Order: sequence, then structure tokens, then C-alpha cells
Amino acid sequence: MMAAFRALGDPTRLEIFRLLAAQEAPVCACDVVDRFGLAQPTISHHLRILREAGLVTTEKRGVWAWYAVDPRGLVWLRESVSGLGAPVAAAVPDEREDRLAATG
Amino acid sequence: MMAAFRALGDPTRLEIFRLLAAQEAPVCACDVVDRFGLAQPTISHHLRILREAGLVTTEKRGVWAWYAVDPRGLVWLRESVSGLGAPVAAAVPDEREDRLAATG
DNA sequence: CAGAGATATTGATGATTGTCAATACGATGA
DNA sequence: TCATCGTATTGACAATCATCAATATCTCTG
Repeated sequence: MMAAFRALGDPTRLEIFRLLAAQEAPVCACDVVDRFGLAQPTISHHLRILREAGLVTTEKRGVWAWYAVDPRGLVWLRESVSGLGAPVAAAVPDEREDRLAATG
Repeated sequence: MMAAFRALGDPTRLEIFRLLAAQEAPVCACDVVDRFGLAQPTISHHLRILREAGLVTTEKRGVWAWYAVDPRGLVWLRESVSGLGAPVAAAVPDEREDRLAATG
């Protein structure tokens, strides 16, 4: 879970991910390289991190590598964020009497 | 949006955020310091990053600082993740004919 | 097999970051 | 006012990271 947040915490990777998420079909790695002003190894590095975070899938067809958003990773990310929901709001105590509730 | 992902991309900060999200009332900064084996300035640093990312609110009552999850930031984070939804899945093309669709 | 092209890996480097010690700030109480 | 306590800030340092150049790997084509 933290790996996904960390992966999306870089501006280049977030933009790459949004590019992939906006496409209906997998995207060629070369197109990602073309779109960003970064060297090819750098893009390959970012795609690798996105893949290792479970956010992206890759498939090699001949010479080209096709990248797409991993639906499982996306669902899992949504559920993780939804799971961060706070309980019912309460007032701020005036004194420090209470201890912490369990993290869950 | 990227700042929130980056803020949650650190294991300590993610744990702090989950601690705050699990409480019904704001949490004293001193309790956060107690729970983690880190120095007080380090915790203060992490809380600051979470606050600057819009994920956490702070309120000073006398000597103590109370931290809580910012509901707006949480909603915004959820909507951002939901906005990353991929369109209908399609087959991988055999040839590189298509160009990229707009990012949106 | 030789050459070309797309992608991945390695190595190096400058920038960012997580951490702590020291210190400053602000509030409470004697 | 002075001392104490909780918190925030500053400075420094080691670790991590984003980036690129060079190179390796793999695939197709002649």
C-alpha cells in the first residue's frame, strides 16, 4: 500500500500513470518516452517502479513493450483509501485524560 | 494531489495517518511521539508534511497540539483516486498504428 | 549471421529526504 | 520573573532517489 503511494508520489510517475489510465488500450513504452522530455532509461525506471507497486502491467510484443493500468491495483488502491476513513467526529478534549484507541 | 501521495509514501507518515484516522477525537502530538520510537522533532516534521499536504489539521490548546485527519483532504484523496479510473479495457493492438488519446 | 531498433540494466552523480542534536518559541505555574 | 514543559525550527549528516550516459539484451529484417 505504501509502495503505491510512494510510486504515485513522484510527479513524472503520476503523470505517466494518468496517461495510462486515460487510454482505452495499452500504451507503447516508446510513446511514453516521446511524450516526456526524459531519457529512455529514466522512463523505463519509472515504469518499473509503477509495475513493482502493482499499479501497472506490462506485456512484450515483439520489440515493443505495452503498458497498462493494472485494474487490481486500482481497485486495491481505492479500497485502501476508503479504508482510511475516519470514525465519527468528536470534540477536542480540554484535558489529556484519554488514551489512544487501537489502530485496528 | 501528488503531495498527498508523497506524504503517504513514507512508512512512518502512513502509520501516523492511520493512527489519526482510527481515532474519534484529535490526538495529542505527544501521544504520537510516545507511540513511535522516533525523536520529537522527527514526528513534528512528519506531522508538518501531512498538514501541508492537506491531510491533517492541527489545533493548539495551551501547550498541547491536537492533530486530526482533515475530512476535506480525505474526500479529496478519495475522489482523486476514483478519478484515476481506466476506461473500458481493450485488446492489445498488433501493430503500432494508433496515437495516444488526450490525457484529459 | 550481421545490422538496426526498442527496451532493460548498470554505474555515476547531483538533489532530495529522513533522522537526530541543539535550540528557539510559547504557555503554564511557582 | 524564572523555571519547566510541550512543540516547532534549524543545522548537519547519511541514505535514498531521479536522472543520464553507456552498455547489454532481445527481436526483427536483410
